[in-house]
Amino acid sequence: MSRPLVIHWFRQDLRLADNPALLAAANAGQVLPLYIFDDVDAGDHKMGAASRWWLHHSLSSLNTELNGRLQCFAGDAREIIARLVSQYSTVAIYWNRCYEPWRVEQDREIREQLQSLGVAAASFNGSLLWEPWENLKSDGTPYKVFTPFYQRGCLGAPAPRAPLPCPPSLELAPPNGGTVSELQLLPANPWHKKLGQAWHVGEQAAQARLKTFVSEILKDYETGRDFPAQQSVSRLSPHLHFGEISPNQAWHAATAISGSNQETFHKELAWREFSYSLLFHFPALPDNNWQPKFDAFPWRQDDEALHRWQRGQTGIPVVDAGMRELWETGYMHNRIRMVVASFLVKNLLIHWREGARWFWDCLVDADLANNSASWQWVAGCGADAAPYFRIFNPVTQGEKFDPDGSYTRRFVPELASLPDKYLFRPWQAPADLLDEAGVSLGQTYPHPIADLKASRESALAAFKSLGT
DNA sequence: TGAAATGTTGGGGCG
DNA sequence: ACGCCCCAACATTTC
Repeated sequence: MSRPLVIHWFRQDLRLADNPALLAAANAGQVLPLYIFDDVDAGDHKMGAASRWWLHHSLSSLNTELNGRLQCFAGDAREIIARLVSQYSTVAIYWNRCYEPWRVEQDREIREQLQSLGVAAASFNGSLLWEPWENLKSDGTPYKVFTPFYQRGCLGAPAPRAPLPCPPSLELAPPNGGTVSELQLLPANPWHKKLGQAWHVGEQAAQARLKTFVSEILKDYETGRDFPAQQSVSRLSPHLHFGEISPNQAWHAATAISGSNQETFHKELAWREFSYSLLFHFPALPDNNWQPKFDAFPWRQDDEALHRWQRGQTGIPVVDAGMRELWETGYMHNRIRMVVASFLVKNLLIHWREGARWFWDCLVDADLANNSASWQWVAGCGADAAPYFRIFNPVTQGEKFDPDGSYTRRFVPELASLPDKYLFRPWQAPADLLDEAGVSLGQTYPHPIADLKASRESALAAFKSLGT
């Protein structure tokens, strides 16, 4: 007498622990673990190359934990699910919700489809601490400012549920085709070699990182996170994005630490919630200015400058260090993300969407809500955004937050021999010092593509043209 | 989760 | 001793 067959549809929840839908499925019957690589409706936001690399390894790791039983397919989720439920005598399908606008719409269609087929569908919250439709102001509208969102919305709500256990017993359906490698997520040319040196992928690795973060790093988090040469940040973002770890696990692990560092980390998780709330309530967030008055902003088209920014050849050392960190590791330290974004949007006057698009392709933690909300935040057109006149000076930022230059020297090795004093502004270094350091501007390292003072002033003028 | 310009203050050098 | 200037160092304001 076999138990009923239930599909667990893995999406951005590639883990066994604290997985509400998987736990429910395991209680309901024999589980067919399913993953569908589906970009069909993603439009301009099809999964980027670095994310695909991560996904490949994350699925491989999950498949191992599932004793090789994970079934993977590529294509339209509506069709694949319809096929599977007719192929098997499935009684139910369970999943954890996603929040990309196109996925929300697709889920609605799949629910209708399943209903007409007489198959039960049940979705759960496995990715957020609070649902965007529950965390609202008292008048029923979504928060537009972070601080009240956090203070009243998050802290005023019931505490996030404690993490759930792994399914105590997981009876898996026999394998029936659909391997991870058939998804062909890895690129043909092996540019991704360096990613493997920078990351350990999968649920076990995510748990290990959380443990290290909480026990060794969190105590200095509030101040340490400003210094990109230290690894005093959580580096949990790709694990969170793919759901190798849940925000509940991160939130509760941090509560064991007392004081302001815990609060600071909780706030970062709340920024993630804020971004998801913005995306849910303003589905155009990835494409349109959240503040319409920015629609008239005089952005510049400059393909040469954009290309130099992408490749870390702007001639501004801190900017180039960040862009090269991104290229080499699929990641960039958060403070440096703000610096390079400010430089693109404010010094080069290139549209934030170009920056978002590049990050989308290069980041292993590319996340539609976080990426869209954060670019709009930097550009000044977002919700509770940095004021447009807050323009980072990459020289000052380097001197303040990379005082011994070790971050900049690591990723811009051709400047490694320059003394600290000129490392962040080689264009001002005396000729003999450059000679001595083996630097030849325009030859071994570019001249700066923008004058920081002059471009700052034109940015302020452009902003002024929008009126108030 | 800025930076630059402008304003204020106070110590020290010096006539 | 005193006033004056200079200029850090810090505070405020403006963009």
